[in-house]
Amino acid sequence: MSNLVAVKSGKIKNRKYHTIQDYIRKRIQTGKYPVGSYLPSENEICGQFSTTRTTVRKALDELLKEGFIEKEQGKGSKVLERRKSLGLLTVKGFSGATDHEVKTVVTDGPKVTDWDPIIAFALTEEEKKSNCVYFQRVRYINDRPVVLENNWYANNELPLIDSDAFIAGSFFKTLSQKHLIEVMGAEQELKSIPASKEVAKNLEIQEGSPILHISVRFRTSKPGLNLYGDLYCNTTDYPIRNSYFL
Amino acid sequence: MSNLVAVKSGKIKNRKYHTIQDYIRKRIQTGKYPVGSYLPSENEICGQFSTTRTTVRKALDELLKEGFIEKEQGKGSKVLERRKSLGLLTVKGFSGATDHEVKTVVTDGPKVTDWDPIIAFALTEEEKKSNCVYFQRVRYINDRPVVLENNWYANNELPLIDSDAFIAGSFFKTLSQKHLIEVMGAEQELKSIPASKEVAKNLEIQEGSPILHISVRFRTSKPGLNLYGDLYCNTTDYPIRNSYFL
DNA sequence: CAAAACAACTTGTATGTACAAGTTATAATT
DNA sequence: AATTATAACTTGTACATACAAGTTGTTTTG
Repeated sequence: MSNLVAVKSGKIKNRKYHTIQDYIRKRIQTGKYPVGSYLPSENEICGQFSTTRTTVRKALDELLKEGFIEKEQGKGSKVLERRKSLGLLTVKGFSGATDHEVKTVVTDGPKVTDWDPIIAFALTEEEKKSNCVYFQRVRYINDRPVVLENNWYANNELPLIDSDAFIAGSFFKTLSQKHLIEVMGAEQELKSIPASKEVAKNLEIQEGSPILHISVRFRTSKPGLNLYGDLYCNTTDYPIRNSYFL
Repeated sequence: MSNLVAVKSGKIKNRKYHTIQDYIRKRIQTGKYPVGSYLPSENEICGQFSTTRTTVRKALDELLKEGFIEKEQGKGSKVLERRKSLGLLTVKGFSGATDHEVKTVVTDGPKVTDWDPIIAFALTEEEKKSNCVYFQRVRYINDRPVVLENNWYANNELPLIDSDAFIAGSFFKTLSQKHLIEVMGAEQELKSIPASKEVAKNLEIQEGSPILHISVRFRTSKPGLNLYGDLYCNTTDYPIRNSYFL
């Protein structure tokens, strides 16, 4: 993300609060402001950037909206663990409870292949021109397979990231911390389907039993880069939960 | 919503930007600022409330976050059609496309009954003490039933609203325009299940075919008032779509 | 008459200041 | 020693001002 803004007149404008916002975001992403710690006070940041609290507060307000920090009156701005949860990624028993542990196993890839026609979204022209990186994962709860997940992204937008390099097994964390790329939103399509033979085998359930199929496209802060997902969830034993605010 | 804020010291504090925010929100909800129209300019509002642009802009910023308005530099603040869509309420073919028309038929109620144990969320103590208002609806696309929807809310928090009074067939619109109550968020639980005999009959599909079951709790701006939903969706022919931003 | 310049409006960014409200550690009091 | 007051910090609200940037209608200019 850049602090330079193209204005309609064709000029390039530097917004001071963008500069501050980008600086702090980068330090959070790279761990220089660790999770749980407090940012320097608004007045300290004023000093660092020779500006006023109004401008600093505008920058912090944006980071608040982006989900990087929370503010506590009288105390300061605290760095949050992760961005606001996106998508239907919360499996019941996972959020809050620590007695259930989610393990992720990469079962295929990452490797360069052609796009899979199963993807439920229309690819952009740029994406069609490129081939893609594919990998498959299975999520386990209590040592039982619950979600089978296929993922793709355009090979020309991002280098192949080896699964060994996944930070704490998370592709999104790797994107944020190593590439400073954030997920900005998602579109999803949900269908209830009978389990195919292959899905049934992977999730250790009976063929034909009802499965929740989710097709996702994640939009990122890197223009042109989308992440596509194709998920098969055993919701009979582990319902999917999510919540919305505001 | 009130412009009075209980501060930790026990006192009640009046925030000027809350006063302005509440005033404008109410005028939007009651149609005095019609959808598509522009609010008075920031400077005009300053005059009405004897304050400065900083304070007015803070109020408008909140209304922006709440999804009531959008701002256009050089033009003004425009009143939006509805709040940001919440929940998994977008059926494919509905959003954008006008060739599919969604018809809603109230098939039961509204009537006062006891709570149904099928509700997937824990009721509050207040809710348990009260009985509830129940109504059932079926949503049609192209004259085919696609969603069977059961709804409940605590009878002591809101009077029974007759289905004839649903504004444009929408319960939420009625809540907003007649009662100034807004949906603030939702929690959902998703399961893929085989269609029961009753669901199959209502959705005109085969018994046992895969159905998406959604349990929802909508939180509202009226403290203590939740709306509970229990939805059965034929996603085979009409997948559910939704999207997230930021 | 058509294009360019201008004026008058809108929202966006930024500076500077002041005080209120909440937190925390320390000092004074009981 | 436990409680209370205080001081020094934090973020929250609000005022007043100035100019930049975008939109729109009017006036001037070629």
